Amino acid sequence: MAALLPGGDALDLARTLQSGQTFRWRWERGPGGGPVAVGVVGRDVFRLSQDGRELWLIAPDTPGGRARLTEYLGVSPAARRIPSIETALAADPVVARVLARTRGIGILAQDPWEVLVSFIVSANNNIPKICTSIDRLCRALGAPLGEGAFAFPTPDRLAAARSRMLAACLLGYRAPYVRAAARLIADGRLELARLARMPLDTARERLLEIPGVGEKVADCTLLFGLRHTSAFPVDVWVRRAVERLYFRGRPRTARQIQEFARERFGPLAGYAQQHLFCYARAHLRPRADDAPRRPPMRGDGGGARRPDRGELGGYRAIVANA
DNA sequence: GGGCAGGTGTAAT
DNA sequence: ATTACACCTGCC
Repeated sequence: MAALLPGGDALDLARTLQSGQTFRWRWERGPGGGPVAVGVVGRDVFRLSQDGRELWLIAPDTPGGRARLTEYLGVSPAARRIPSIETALAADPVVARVLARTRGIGILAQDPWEVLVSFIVSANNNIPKICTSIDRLCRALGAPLGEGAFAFPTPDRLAAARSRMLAACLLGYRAPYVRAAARLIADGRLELARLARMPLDTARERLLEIPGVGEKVADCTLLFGLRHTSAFPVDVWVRRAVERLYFRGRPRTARQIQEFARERFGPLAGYAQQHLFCYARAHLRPRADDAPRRPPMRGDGGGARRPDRGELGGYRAIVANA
């Protein structure tokens, strides 16, 4: 039997799992022919389905499994409800339009270690290859969980891995970064869990000290692994969305985009980022004038001026609706 | 086949 | 503080 997940109806499972925050879910055909999402979370191999709106846990259908999945999906009663988040975000007229295509995206409560490694691997890489690398890492160094599934490797195992093995996982030049990060954690020089309780900027600085971790990877780790919902990772898609939807297509620096997101979305910036990212991937194709990047010049019409404000600019107006 | 891909490190302005 | 450039390697 399968269990209905209370609170799962506001979550769009497919959009959430395909929103670029995790690389460990795949889709299978269920017994009835419908799509089933299969993914490893910790030591659980979860199987989920969603027909219409209702979200079902197929396995492991146990009290513990239900509790851990509820926590992971962020649909526990204690969690901020998706409807209230989306209502608040819709105070921004641009996001309000975006939401029509992206409603239901949640932010998963992932293991920060897995997120950190995954996004170090993601640098200058493509998604199919990232998935292959993560899968090979788990098969080579992760604990077997049955069903041909493997847990994500511990820092210890990864710190001790041979270069040959990391190369076989297609890590390429990122292998030394991954191993250095693993040693930091394994040696106790860096405790990721502590970063979840630190102010965003402080935690970010600590992450930036890790080899292979730049601003984008740091922000992904903060948002997807450390519950810092005001983090706003800026990749090529989010940059494209912000520049086109808020700055008339004018180039902005990463710094400007960060500042914009903080001011406009505040503690909901991470959610706004997810919606803008998914919208951009689906509806904002690359344009020739996106590149090469050029710093904004004075007198180019854009300059250093503020973005166009909606009727309700600023996050205070936005969170007031939450 | 060659450029590209959810960036980052490094060296040189 | 900013700006080029290289980079493993499978994919399209």
